Amino acid sequence: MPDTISKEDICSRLAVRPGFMFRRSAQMAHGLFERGCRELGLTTGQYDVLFVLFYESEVDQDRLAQVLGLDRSTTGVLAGNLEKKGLIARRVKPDDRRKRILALTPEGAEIFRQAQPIAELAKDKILAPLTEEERATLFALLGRLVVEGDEEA
Amino acid sequence: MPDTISKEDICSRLAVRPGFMFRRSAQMAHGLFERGCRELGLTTGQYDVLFVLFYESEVDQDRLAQVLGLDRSTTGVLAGNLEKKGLIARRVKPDDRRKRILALTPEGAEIFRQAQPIAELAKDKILAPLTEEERATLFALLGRLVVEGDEEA
DNA sequence: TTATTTTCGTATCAGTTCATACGAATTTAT
DNA sequence: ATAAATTCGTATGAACTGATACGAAAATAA
Repeated sequence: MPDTISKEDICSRLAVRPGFMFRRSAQMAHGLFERGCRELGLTTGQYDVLFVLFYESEVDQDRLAQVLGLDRSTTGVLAGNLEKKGLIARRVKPDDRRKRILALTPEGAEIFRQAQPIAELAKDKILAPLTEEERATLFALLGRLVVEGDEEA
Repeated sequence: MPDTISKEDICSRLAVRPGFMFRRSAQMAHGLFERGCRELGLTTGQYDVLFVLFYESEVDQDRLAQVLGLDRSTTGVLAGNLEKKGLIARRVKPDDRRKRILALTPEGAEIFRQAQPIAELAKDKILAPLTEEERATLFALLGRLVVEGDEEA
């Protein structure tokens, strides 16, 4: 049954598997950002958390998990690492003591500001091969996949 | 400097960050595949290894890492896990004793055959929102990003 | 009010991923 | 032929990710 295919064809077969291409793309973005961020020592996930906290206050971990599309446990680990670094603070929400309110510390806000141009640079680098129109197309297509996938789940 | 933005805008700002969207897409593909594969207990990474080994023989770990776009250490862990499960076998290459040749065991080939329809199903599900033409566009765009990114590195 | 259910965070465990460094084997330079 | 540099796999350590299960707290049902 297995047609013996040439070695060259393996890559082209992988290139039409969505899981594979998405992983490779994410991997690239991840690597570009973190190589640019070496001095700040921020990971992409940590940057995303700071991003949300920078613009929204009174965020509890569950809300954060929803916005970022993450598991509760993953979110807990992320928040824990940022807390260890002193970039965010956690406090129990008085109204609902099950919840923990997350907030940027001054250090966290400062690091985020420093990271923003790095993120922009990584974005430019990764999207460099595409025209402005193609970038819009790409984000539109991915957006539909992600939204649809979220509704399924 | 930080414009205070509405809570609703946060998602739309995240939706134009390539790193974020790629992670979400990869995450979706990953979840869909592994939920379908629960009985087989295969992860996406493991499936990719079996995929390559199914079509190409005499693959050493370095070659595998190149094809899959993975680190040497990652590849080693992946191969180790598959070996523990008895799905692949490793042997030292006689010509060059630094290298380990990887090959599917009969069990590995069988599991791969069983996983193939599951992978197809996951692919269909994830791409369901897109027309045939849009799928082609998406893969073409991602392909250019990945190829370009590989050349950079 | 009491009992059941739901929600939120955490702990644990497994898997993926990379960086770094090390040892063994090979290749190249001298 | 010997020394230096390169290549391949591995070991270690860190971070991300999800599944599962657990305890505390809150909300709902009885």
